[in-house]
Amino acid sequence: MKGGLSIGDVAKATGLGVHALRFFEREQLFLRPIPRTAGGRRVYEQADVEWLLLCNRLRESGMPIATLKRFAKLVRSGPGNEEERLALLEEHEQAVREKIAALTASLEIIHDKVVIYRKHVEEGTAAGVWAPTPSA
Amino acid sequence: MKGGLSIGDVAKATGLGVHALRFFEREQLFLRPIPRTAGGRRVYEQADVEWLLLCNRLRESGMPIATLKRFAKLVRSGPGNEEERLALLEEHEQAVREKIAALTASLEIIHDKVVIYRKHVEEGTAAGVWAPTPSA
DNA sequence: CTAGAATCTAGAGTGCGATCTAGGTCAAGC
DNA sequence: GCTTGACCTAGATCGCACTCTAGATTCTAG
Repeated sequence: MKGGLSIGDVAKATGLGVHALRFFEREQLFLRPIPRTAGGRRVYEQADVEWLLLCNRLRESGMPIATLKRFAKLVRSGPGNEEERLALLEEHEQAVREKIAALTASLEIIHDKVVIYRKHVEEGTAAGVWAPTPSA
Repeated sequence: MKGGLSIGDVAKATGLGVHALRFFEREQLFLRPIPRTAGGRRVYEQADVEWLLLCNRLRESGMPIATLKRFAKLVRSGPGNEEERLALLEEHEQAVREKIAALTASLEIIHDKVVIYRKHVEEGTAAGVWAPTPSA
């Protein structure tokens, strides 16, 4: 493939499967229509890969496809809506901070459990009756 | 309901729906068989609620139902497998730490994007061509 | 006694995000 | 030219974790 990247190249570069890439296209998650060769194959460029890498970050951090779609749509509709894009990203940033906080809180509780179990296992492996919660 | 809690009570106390509680029971996620009234209604106790609250924490922090099931099974099968329970929890703790790290990494990237957008929006609202990535 | 709310079971349906299938078409190497 | 592998479309299927439906039963308040 001369200048561009095949769907397989992009799959390798982004970690997404070819099926996922076609799915993304159907869902309008790209910033532009992906052009085709005479034979009908998709031709991507590096910029598409970079956008997908950002998508990966947004997805990993919990942004649903639907929101990604809204963001892509804003970008596609050209300059002039930067405030909206900013608002969307800020909202997501806040959501991520909250998710980290929730995970950190859960982590503490889980770690406490681990400490208790560790203590229990270390002293007296010949264990007595002991359950995390129900005494029944 | 005399001494125990109804399914509705438990739903209120845990935030889980009654459907979810019946589902949990089918999936063997409880630490004991939940007893019934003469008429067939489930009778829970406080200990069950506390276990469910721990389950919520484990679930929120990304533990799949299947793993929760394994843990519940270990506890149900009585004392003697504390090392296994500990290993399971430690593994999950590690997974949570990694998840937090991944989120933190994504957050940084997203925050950078936000900063760029903010700068762009502040200076010159009459925007020029500007997209997050693809120049095409 | 009766009406209404809560509960019961078994099983179907939902939403998300892919992921795979079937039945082809296209292109590069021998 | 022909094989082989990558690619195409449309649509079916999957996994997870619920969530809801239907139709029956049980408990509670008036």
